[in-house]
Amino acid sequence: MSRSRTPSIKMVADRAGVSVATVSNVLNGKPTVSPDFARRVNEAVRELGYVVDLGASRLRSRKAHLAGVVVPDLTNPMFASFVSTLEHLARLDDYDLVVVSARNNAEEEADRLRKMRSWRPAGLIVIPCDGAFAERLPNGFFAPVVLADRIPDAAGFDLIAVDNGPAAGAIAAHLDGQGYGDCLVVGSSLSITNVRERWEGVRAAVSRMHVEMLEIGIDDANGAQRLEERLRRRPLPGALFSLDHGTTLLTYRTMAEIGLSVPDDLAFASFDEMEWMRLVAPGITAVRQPVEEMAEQAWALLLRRMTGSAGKPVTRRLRCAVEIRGSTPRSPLEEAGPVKLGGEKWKLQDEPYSPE
Amino acid sequence: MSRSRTPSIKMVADRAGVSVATVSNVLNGKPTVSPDFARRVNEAVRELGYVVDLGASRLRSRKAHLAGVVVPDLTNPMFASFVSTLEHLARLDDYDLVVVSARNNAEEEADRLRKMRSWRPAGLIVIPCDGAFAERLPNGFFAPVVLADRIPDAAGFDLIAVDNGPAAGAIAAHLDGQGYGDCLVVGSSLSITNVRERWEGVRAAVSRMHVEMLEIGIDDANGAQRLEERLRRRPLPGALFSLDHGTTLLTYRTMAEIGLSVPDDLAFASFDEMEWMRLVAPGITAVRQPVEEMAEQAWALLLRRMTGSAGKPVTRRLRCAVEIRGSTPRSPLEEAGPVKLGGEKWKLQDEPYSPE
DNA sequence: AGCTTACAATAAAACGTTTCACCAGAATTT
DNA sequence: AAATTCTGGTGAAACGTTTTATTGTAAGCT
Repeated sequence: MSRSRTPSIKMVADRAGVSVATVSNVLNGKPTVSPDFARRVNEAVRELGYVVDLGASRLRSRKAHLAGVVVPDLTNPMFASFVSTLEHLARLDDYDLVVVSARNNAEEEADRLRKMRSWRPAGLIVIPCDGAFAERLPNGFFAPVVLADRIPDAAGFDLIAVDNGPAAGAIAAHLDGQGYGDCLVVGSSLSITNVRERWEGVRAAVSRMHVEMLEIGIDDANGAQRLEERLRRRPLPGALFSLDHGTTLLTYRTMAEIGLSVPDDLAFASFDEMEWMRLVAPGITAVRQPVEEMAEQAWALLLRRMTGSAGKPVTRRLRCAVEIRGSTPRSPLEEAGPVKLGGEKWKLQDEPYSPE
Repeated sequence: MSRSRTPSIKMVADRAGVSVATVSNVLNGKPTVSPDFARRVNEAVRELGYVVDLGASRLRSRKAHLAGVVVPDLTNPMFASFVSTLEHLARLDDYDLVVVSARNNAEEEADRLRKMRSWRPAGLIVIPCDGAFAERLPNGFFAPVVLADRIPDAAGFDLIAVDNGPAAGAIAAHLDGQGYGDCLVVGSSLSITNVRERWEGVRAAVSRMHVEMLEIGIDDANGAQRLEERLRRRPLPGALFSLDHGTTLLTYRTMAEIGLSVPDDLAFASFDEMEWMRLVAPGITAVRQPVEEMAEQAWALLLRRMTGSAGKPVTRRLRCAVEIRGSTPRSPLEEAGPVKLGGEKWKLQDEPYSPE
């Protein structure tokens, strides 16, 4: 009747009539245990519903089998997907994951990183809030760190990111090829390396089309206002290309609010594909980032580091895919009839670009 | 030069010239320690960059300050948002969270729940995969469990969910009031309690309009096919109401694929609002579930349970909001001119319905 | 039979922390 | 001045494991 506490290895040992060490040996699959004893132990484990205490186990064995994951925002579908994939992969390798979100806040990220140390993870995968990540990493951090997606200002980190320049360039070249005379490129801030690389990719790719950059900041009401003002001014640019997730949402909403129709009034393309972009009509042309692959590579790299592989920091850039859809019709002069969904896939290159 | 290991409380004690117990006392804010000693300890802590080992701390103190969270799918924005809010709240109460996703798989959920026990959490918040959750909870589970969102078949659980019936009824009444003659209601499966409650809410709310239910299953290619077949048949229903997240995505895509336009060909409404529904034109009429509030209530309840509050299981139903947008125009016979974004909010009732 | 090897099981130490019981000295009371 | 209480600090035990060293026993060899 009295709520007996959660069963410990000691209780299992007593019940099975063996020593604590034997139970541990059975549970950890040590070969030096007779079938008879193993059976008795397993039986006791089942009867008591015993499961190991990870804290105690890790404390003694000094094998962590635990990795930390820090992302800027779980509600961003891309990061959610990243985490979900990581979780799956880690499980396959028998690792546990501690996941925290920085809620788009650099200070909170710093705090989370500090707190992370208390878990004594064997390694860390971080998508940093911004480029200044290095300053927030607790000094004397002991475990290997693999960065993903966002590019840090400081060198010296393992990094798995995407091929921003060429991917953005492909979109720009596509728009250029469609005959648009000018393109408004919108991004949160060029101080974010990802955005800067994309903008540079655009400039490098266009030959004829005129491009113009507009930075609207993060949560910068002023910037949003500037965007709206630009979109109300005439003449409109022929096309609009937004370079990051938040900007895309804001831009798309603003266009709808002031009654601009895509693609009749202007063409629209986005870096960072979202689910709805293939649902709406017309579909939105977008750069699809290889989130799953990014998670796979990040995990594989971290696993190598955790199991002792030293060596210079690795940077790997993954190839994005470009989905051409109805928001940037093949020829803006032709009829804008019903656009078929799905669009065609345009592969950038056969092999991912990897500067190392 | 030799990579000294990560600092322990022992090293801090040595450095500060005090005992281990004193360091612990300082770190845990015990009042019985002189300012001088406290200063020395804090200095040593800072110099060494010491942070406590949570595993060891929890092991000894037997205070967990740790809660587990199990959700069916992190890539579902609603659940991601749920987790993100929980994480924030837990932090305010100085709790850590271990978050795992079941990846929409009941077996994986069972596995995750088993594994969860190893963490020795003080409590658990679970959004179950399906109604059969009770069977998957490891028997003799020790810690309090609060369920959220999905309603279990078995009674006896604390539960925070939404007011499915009235919310779905409000949509149905709205459609009815617009003069649509018939409405096709689509959901994954009536064996899911949420979906069943919504369907029953629809039936209870309509007076004139004819309603018809179509179950398309989860990952049921056959079901998707039946949906497409129905949407190709004439006459079309005047309106379509989809009852859950997956179904909404599938339905919306199917409509676009076969060239049906909303709301010209048929009106469309959805349970489970998503971000893009207010971005697209026309906006999608949808039931918005109070995710943040659900997380708040779940956390508050779990916290009470974890700190020893006994008592009968509590069920609380939270009020949803209904966002009427352009996909279900006020009068389908009037001109379907430019629809203003945002829509109006229709509050169901002033006070949340709470059967307890 | 004696001697070594191999095997199966165990007792005890260790992991890093918190807590408990205790102690020396100072401060207060008698 | 002796007796008591308070104060700030400490050694050691304990938490639930894994691991190491050790034991006892059976088997294999001359």
